[in-house]
Amino acid sequence: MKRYNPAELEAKWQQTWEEQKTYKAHDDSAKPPYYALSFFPYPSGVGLHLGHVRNFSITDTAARFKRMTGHEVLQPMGWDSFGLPAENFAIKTGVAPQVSTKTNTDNFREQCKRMGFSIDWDREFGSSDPDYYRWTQWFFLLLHKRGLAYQKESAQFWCPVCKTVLANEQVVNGGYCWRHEDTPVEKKLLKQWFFKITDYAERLAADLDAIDWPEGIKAMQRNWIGRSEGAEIHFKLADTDDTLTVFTTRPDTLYGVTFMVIAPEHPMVGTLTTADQKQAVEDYITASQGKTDVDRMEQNREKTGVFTGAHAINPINQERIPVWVADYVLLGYGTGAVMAVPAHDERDFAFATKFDIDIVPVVAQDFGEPAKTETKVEGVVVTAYDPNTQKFLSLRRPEGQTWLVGGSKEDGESFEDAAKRELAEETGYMTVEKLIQLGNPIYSHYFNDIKQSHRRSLGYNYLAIIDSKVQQTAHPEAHEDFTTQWTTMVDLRRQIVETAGGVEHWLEALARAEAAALAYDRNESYAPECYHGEGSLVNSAEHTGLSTSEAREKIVADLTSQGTANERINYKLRDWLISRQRYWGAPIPIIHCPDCGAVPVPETDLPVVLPELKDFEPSGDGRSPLAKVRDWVEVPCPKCKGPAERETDTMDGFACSSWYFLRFADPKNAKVAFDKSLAEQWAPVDLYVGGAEHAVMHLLYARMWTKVMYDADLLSFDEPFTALRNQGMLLAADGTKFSKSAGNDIKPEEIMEQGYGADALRLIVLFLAPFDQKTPWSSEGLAGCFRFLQRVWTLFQEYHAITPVSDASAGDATKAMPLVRAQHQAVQRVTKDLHELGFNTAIAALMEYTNALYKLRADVPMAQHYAAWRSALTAMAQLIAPFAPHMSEELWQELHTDQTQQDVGSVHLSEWPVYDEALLVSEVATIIVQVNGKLRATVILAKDASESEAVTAAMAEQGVQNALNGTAIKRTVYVQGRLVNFVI
RNA sequence: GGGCGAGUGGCGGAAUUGGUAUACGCGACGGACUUAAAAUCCGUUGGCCUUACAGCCUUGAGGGUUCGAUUCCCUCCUCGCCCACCA
Repeated sequence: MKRYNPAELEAKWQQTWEEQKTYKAHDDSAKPPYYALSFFPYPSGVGLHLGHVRNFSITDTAARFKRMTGHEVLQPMGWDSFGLPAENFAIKTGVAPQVSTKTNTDNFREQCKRMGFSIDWDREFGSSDPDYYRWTQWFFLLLHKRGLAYQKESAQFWCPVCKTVLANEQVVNGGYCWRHEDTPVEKKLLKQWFFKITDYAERLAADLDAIDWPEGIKAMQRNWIGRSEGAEIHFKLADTDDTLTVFTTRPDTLYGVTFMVIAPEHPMVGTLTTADQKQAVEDYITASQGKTDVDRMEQNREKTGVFTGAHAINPINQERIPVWVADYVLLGYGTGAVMAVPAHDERDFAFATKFDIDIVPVVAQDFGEPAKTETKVEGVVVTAYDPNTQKFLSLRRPEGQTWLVGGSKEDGESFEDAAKRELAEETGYMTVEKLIQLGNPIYSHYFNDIKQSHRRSLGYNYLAIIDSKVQQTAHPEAHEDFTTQWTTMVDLRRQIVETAGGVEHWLEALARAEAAALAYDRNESYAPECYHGEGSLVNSAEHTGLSTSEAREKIVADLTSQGTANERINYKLRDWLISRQRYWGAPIPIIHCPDCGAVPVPETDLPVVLPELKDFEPSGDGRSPLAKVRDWVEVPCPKCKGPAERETDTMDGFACSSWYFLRFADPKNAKVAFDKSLAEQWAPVDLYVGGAEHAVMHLLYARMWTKVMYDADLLSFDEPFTALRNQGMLLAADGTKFSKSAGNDIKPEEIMEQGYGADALRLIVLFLAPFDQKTPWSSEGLAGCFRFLQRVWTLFQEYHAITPVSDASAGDATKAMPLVRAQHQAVQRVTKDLHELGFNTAIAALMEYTNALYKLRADVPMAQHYAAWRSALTAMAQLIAPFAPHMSEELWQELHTDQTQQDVGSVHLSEWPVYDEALLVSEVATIIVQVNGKLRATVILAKDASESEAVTAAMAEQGVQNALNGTAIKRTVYVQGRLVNFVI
């Protein structure tokens, strides 16, 4: 018997596949194409890690399944080989990035081959190959031509360690460099190149709906794009002709504006500040400029700011409102100025509270259902509280209904007076120690039975602190038949819920009363929450009573007709800064001429080749090391031929990875970046697999570039990745992250050296958990997978060692039925799971199939049922092929040489096995028997047994009889072929 | 604060048009083989109670719908990830 020796057989088949180009993707194939791709790996010096193995195993298993189910599969591999680590390595060791990149990619390629991934290696390239970045530069020029690449001088994020500027997407955790998350970024004023991704904001947000991506990634992109609908409102400044424009999503709260705030960097700060306030404002601006973003965040969001002395005129009611400067308003978003509505915005509320600015509520939350025509009333609800007993006062009818104290406000009376009057009239308590208003007014909508009309009541809630021992007056409102009661809040709330209908505004009143009472007990003042939800308008002149959504439209429409507002959609997304002051990247193909300005390098002069350098060290002066290469920098201007200089910054590596998936369709083309028809034949990518960390970087940029190419008619689709899947992180066995410093790092090659082989490793990374879930590594699990492979191997060896008995005695096919059924069930389960990328359950099904075959050897001996076993094992070799490609190939070839068939072809190009529905089910069914839904017995019946047969069989079971215990059966539920349930 | 996701044995996890909860693997225990061990093969393995038979409980907690709920609905708790002064 042959021993399972993965090291030997894996090497053998890897070599054969390479020689025979088994995994070549044929451009001229008639089969439907399938493009499976893993994220562009960065070829680091440490080589493949287990995360790569998991990533590539997912993609490869899916690719292999598609290949066997009739698709022409393209699974390419290439290297995202530009980038800082190679350059930093060069600085440290003096080894040129060109050299270390070659070493590293050679290593990666070798390791991928040892894992047996079914990659078409003829299409390999790296982003640092001049043949590739030539076209990256060409795309830069395309964007430039289309007005999508531009230069701008502005304050940009600068990493003091990388010594380069960064894109917004590369600043993480509120102000740290994405490469080393303990370095706060700084701001530096530099002239930089940008790609105008903001032009695509709308499409990037909208088109997310149509692609099959994880919801979490889509949500992150939507959040990053940050689309919000609202309006720009133009506030005239008092005593000048200037206008201050703000962006707001809540124009409905315009009557509640009590101040305005502009960002410290706002260009109008200087002009609008009055002489009196000039010094204070300048001091404030100086102080805020000294803060990094991290500082701003760490100061616990304590609001700071200074009054500018200026006033603006609210266009809706001509009120004069003070203008402040404060750093909680960001220059980069909206217009860099806001209208502050402290009653309905938490930040404005905090600011107004700190600086003692008016807070005017203009939105009241609605309780109950608004009716079409309502009689408008105003009223109060008063909850009295006795701090000595900690009980609350309410009214109770003889029939048990519980009411809160309250009523309508009378003409000329204030809400507070109404509250005291109602309390006295209804309860007889005349002395109120303290009356506390409970937050913003609310609207309650209800039907008044007596008056037979719908009411809309604008109401304030109050907490009255009273002493229950102070005697009530003789009798409260004699005509009413209720009595007063003091109860705990818990009891009161329960009574209200149980005895009154439509009481949501009362429950709100109680919630506020409870909070205020608690604050009173603690000697604190009641701080109502700032209400930022929907509702209806109050204190809003002719707009009062409109719902907030109606008011948003009405107010903007009214102001627009006066020219003081316009609708506006705003985005958080900023343009993509692509300049990098580093060496190891694609040079930006621009020549700066003193006369002609920034002139594109003519396409015929591409690529602008990166010169080989000895000294890579970035100076930190805001220029890349390339600036020192004078004979490279100094070139004639392509336009006027006068002396000019090359742009010395290189492109962000994310530019290189924004189109590589298209180059794989036509990797050798020297005339164009890719042939349109070839690109469209393969792309968009059918399955794209990688980690979630690129959610708003690569995955957003690549979408933008694809849309640019669509607009330029280079492609006829505008989304690059039809289906995206994220693999979860593989953790160390203790649940922590794998890390070299923690010493818990496991390298794929160690596992190979231990003799497990690539197949067992591929199995365990897929078997541990669903592929998109993070999961701890398990060395024992790896051993288990190896054991499983060995069991499969042994089964085949036993089969090959068997001498089949003569045809005459073989015969009895019905005896082999369990074997046939096991085979068809396995085919069905593995096929279904693979369609859904359910790798872990597919492997479990293969294990169960193997276990079943081991057991069946006794009842269905191989010698007597040689053909049935051959069929079962053939299916096994194929089903296991996407997971354990080497072993399956060996077993497949053995099965066929066994019959002296010549050149059966690779198992990986064989046709996926099919199953027969009719052979899946056995002719008997196990029926579960329940009593009141609890399992009491199982009975085995013919699968088409009738209800009466099933009931009879079920009743005969001892367990059922015990449970019934003579009780009469009220009802019997029967599900054909599945269960009987007796209800007693 | 906002968004997304998840809570099932000792561990990784399986099962949802509602129908035997704990598949598969790991670990543990027992047995066979062996001078012995490893490897391999065959069993057992959610908890409580019990000599046993039987019985009871169990999918984060509590309610609801249903003949029947891990699956559907409500309330709550815990954890993870991402974003966060975005007007």
